Amino acid sequence: MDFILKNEDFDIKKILESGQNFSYTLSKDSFFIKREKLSIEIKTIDDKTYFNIDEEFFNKYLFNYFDMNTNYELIRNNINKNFPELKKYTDFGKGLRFLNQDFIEVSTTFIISQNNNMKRIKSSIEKLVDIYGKEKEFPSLDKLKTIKKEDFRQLGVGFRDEYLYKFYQTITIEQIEDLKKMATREAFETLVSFKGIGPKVANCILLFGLGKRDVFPVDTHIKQIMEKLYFDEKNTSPKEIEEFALKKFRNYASYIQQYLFYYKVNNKI
DNA sequence: GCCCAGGGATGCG
DNA sequence: CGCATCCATGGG
Repeated sequence: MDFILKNEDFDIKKILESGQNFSYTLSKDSFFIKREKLSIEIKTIDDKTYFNIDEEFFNKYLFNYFDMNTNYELIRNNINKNFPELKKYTDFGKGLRFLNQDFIEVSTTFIISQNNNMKRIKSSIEKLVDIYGKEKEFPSLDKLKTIKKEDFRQLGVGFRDEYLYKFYQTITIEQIEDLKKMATREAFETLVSFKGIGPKVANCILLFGLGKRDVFPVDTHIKQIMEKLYFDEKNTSPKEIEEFALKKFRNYASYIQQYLFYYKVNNKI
């Protein structure tokens, strides 16, 4: 191990198993991701995370990916201070971070995610990478554009095949660059104009693929936990929950969403 | 057989 | 606008 990162808010297991990325493997206690044709081994023990690459490689290829410009300890402290009812969630999720991922990979993941479960999302992404990726890295947009519509079914994506097919055929590198420059609301409207991308998927793409933090994706888990926390168990629409959360949590909304989600899917409640 | 899974499209009133 | 139904697929 060549590089050791000391940071209490960096737990590779929590980060990779928090439902934002499915392109990793686990062997023994180590996680592996592919970058620059390298298989990068990552392992967190207490407050230290070990990498089999040097610091220069980390700074060049992984620093932004792991959102190292953001102080998660400060964010947790501020959440605990302003919303004490959320402390058990930030404590449970200590070590979580957002991953600033590639737009196409995130879009693919969350188009597949609709009405699906995490296990099969991961399975579909693995098959996509195995069949179409070079050196087991996520395939390029040019490669994805060559996939025929009928070939998506072998990935186990079911009825989402035409969503992926149309998305890859329509999207361009230029449009992705435009999306990165847009304000959150404008980018949201552009994303939901694609067939197969609704409000929830668009918000996840904004969050994980375009670096936007002023969003609050509401899926079945977030809906349940938010209704329990703030709506007296009353059935409440995703739209209403989203607006409530953005107004109440302001610039902490997306971080709180991630802590709530992680708690909900990993704490068997 | 049922219901659910990090939902969304479509149709109907 | 809100609401119901359907969508492919595997696990509980």
